[in-house]
Amino acid sequence: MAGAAARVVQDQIQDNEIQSEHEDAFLFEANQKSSGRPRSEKSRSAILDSTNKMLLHMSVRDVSIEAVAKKAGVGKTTIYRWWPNKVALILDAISGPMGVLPAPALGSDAKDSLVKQLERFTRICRGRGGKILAEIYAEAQGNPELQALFFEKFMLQHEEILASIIDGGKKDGSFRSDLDTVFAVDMIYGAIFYHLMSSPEPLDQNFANVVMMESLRILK
Amino acid sequence: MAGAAARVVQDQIQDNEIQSEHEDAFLFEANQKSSGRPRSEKSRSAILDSTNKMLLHMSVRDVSIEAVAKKAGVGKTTIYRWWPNKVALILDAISGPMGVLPAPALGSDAKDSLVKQLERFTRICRGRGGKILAEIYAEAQGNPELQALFFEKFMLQHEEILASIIDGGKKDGSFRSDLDTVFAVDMIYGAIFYHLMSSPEPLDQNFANVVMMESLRILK
Amino acid sequence: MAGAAARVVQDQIQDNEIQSEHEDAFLFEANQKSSGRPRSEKSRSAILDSTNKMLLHMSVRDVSIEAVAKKAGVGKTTIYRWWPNKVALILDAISGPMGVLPAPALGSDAKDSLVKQLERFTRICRGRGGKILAEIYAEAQGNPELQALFFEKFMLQHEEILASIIDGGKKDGSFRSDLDTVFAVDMIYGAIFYHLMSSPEPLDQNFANVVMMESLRILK
Amino acid sequence: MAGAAARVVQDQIQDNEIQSEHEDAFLFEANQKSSGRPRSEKSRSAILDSTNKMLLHMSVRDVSIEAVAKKAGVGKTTIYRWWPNKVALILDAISGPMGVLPAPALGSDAKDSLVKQLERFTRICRGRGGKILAEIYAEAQGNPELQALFFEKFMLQHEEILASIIDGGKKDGSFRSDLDTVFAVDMIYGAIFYHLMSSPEPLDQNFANVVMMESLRILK
DNA sequence: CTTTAACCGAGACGGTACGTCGTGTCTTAAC
DNA sequence: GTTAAGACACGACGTACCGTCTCGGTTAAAG
Repeated sequence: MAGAAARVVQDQIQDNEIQSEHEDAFLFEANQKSSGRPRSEKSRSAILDSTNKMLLHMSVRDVSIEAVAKKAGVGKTTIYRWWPNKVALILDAISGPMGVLPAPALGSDAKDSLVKQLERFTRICRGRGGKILAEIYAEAQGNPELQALFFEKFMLQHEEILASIIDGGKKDGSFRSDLDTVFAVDMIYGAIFYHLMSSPEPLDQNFANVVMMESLRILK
Repeated sequence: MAGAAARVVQDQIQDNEIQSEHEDAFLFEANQKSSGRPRSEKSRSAILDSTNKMLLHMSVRDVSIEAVAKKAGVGKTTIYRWWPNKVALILDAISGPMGVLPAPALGSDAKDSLVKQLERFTRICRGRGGKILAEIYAEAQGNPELQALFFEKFMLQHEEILASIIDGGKKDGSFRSDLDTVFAVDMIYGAIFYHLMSSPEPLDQNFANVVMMESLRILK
Repeated sequence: MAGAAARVVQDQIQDNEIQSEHEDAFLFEANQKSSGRPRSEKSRSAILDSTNKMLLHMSVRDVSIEAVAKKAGVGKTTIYRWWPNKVALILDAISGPMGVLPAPALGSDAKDSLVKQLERFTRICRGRGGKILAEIYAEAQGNPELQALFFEKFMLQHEEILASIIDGGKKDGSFRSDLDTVFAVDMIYGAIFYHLMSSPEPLDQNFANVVMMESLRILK
Repeated sequence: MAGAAARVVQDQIQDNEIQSEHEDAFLFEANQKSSGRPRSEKSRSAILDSTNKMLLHMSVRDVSIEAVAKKAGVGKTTIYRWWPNKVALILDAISGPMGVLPAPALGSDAKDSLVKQLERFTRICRGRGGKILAEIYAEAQGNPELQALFFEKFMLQHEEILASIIDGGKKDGSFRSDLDTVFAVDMIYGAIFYHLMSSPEPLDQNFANVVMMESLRILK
């Protein structure tokens, strides 16, 4: 993946800095053996819930750490202790609602798998979800660490799935083999983000259909 | 253009509001017989120059109206009088440096025209330019007016050129005719922006080559 | 006190609003067991000191919250957190230097007490002090809340003392009893303020003597 | 007059600076023999009228030159050409409405004359008029030129009248002769201004009566 | 009957300060 | 050691007026 390639170094730094400094939601359960007062699960989920609720009503821009803290009935310190910044917090917050759809089982039919994955991705992007994604993506601009965080936490899985589907299809003859897989992935997700970021309207079913149809077409 | 379609209403409002309220750089020369002290060309260009210089050294995020005013030796009011917000200012500021490359004469050869336009676009996006573009694009997220402004001032021309090249090619048999032109445009520019926004690295020649090669491939 | 009478309602509102919303200098020490980071005594005194120093060199008009903040090495927010406006800040700031003279013990001799109080008051008004007082008083014009604040924080004590001295003198025969005490107070302090506000010159010893002599004369 | 004494030097400077630099309303008619376009009476009265109207609805503080210009349909320059600042403008503006009451003919009876003059002065100060006066007086604080201007344009006449009445009364035995005339004037007008500046309420008839009664009493 | 000079409206200009917001850090006491 | 509370220094926001300036256009007396 063209975008991913340039981020490899960044990612590793990220791994050692942010992930280990702050035990994020994913690692929360495994957190053990420390002395002192244990982390409050109540606060953690209040923070995440409040963040999600605010995202439904306002842009990522307008969600402030300050407001989240107040709404969650939590000290600002508690947020900063566990998340290094707003982007990280929001990524964690939406990873619940956004992650509900499991990755599709990759069947033997490449075309079918492609449609399933694009269906899954566009479903995530439908409604407020897609706007939030685009807004976080935007929020990360101008800050390499945040770019990497967004990619790693959200896009990495989708890029990997799509790439392996395309590669699979190329091998079994379902797809033309002269296309650059990495660029094809950039084109498909790129088209979706470009669309998302260019209009205030949410992504609709019609566009989702176009994405699937045309993606199949360019892959042959 | 998929993105453009959703913005049509927005654009028209934009046309009547921002463009006529504020005589921007483009209209500056056409400034007519109004009474009162005429706008200071010196201030105008000092503001635009300062903005451009600052963009070379820092992210769009970090460019503040206040700092531009100070650097340009100008009152903040003077900036707010002519530009409604930071995005509008920066779009005007870069439209000079970014607009230097003239639209390519559309020859009879669709493939050649496509390459020329993509060469032109990727040249603009090379170096700091592409990052600035992505950062402005990002800055506009969550604000429909700014999205529309960015599109109208910058992307509209490029979308139109590319679409007409593709349509031409479809007609004369250079390109396959089963592809949706609008979505093809979204894919190509989308891939570039997705790449630009995913990595802190500037767009390089190698990627530019991939864009041109693969775009040709999917169109035929 | 004629002036005071009209302000009674105002004052009570004041008592419940400003004094309890903002624990001012006077109440600072009594500050109790609240949670959260305690107020910084260092910042508080830096603000007050800076304000006082600036008042020595410039008019109340020219003292800006912004400049005080900068000089005190303090955020503007910190000032606005504790003082609702410039007048309140300056009143607190000068209440230190201005309040140094203790109220005179009210002896049995009314004439002597009167002289002592007027000596105390005119001493406060000598030099820059009187000008500052007049300037604050002026600054409060057109804003009932500020008028009340000035009265309550500064004039109230002086009016009460003078009134009780005059009343005492009327009872024991030192002073004529046909004069309206309230108006007499207005006349004496009024003459001083009128003098102070009518000329750029500070109040001098000569005028102070006239005040004492003539006040005694009109009272008997 | 104690206040006046300290201002003598100031006044003379004033006479040569402001009065000759700017031909004010009073001198307007006498303005002759210059070539060029004559001053527009229409603009002049529009400015004065607008100022007066604004003073009825808002404090002197809140009346801005900018707003007066807009309301009067006049360029800011035109105001600044004829009045050096807001205080000068407002003094001119109110000198019409405020000056309507002619100075009382000084009869042979000092007590009667005193009452007449105080009646005249308190009538001027009744309602919004007194507040405006106090506010202008306040506005002039911290600026010697403006203090002098206020005194000269407004208080001078009243001080002179009152002083000559008191002096007359002292000579013919109507008033005690041991009082300092100048300080007595300061006391009487001072009490009125002190009252005016201490409360948001306008001066009422009751206070006006107290002023007259008690003034007579202290003069014997 | 044309200069010429002062006026006029409009409105842009460089500034200063306003009062508010959000950032990320810090400092307590309570648990 | 973590928590809620909340104060802190900082920096930028967008607004309001200030007093000055520069236009294109009157308007009348002087030449």
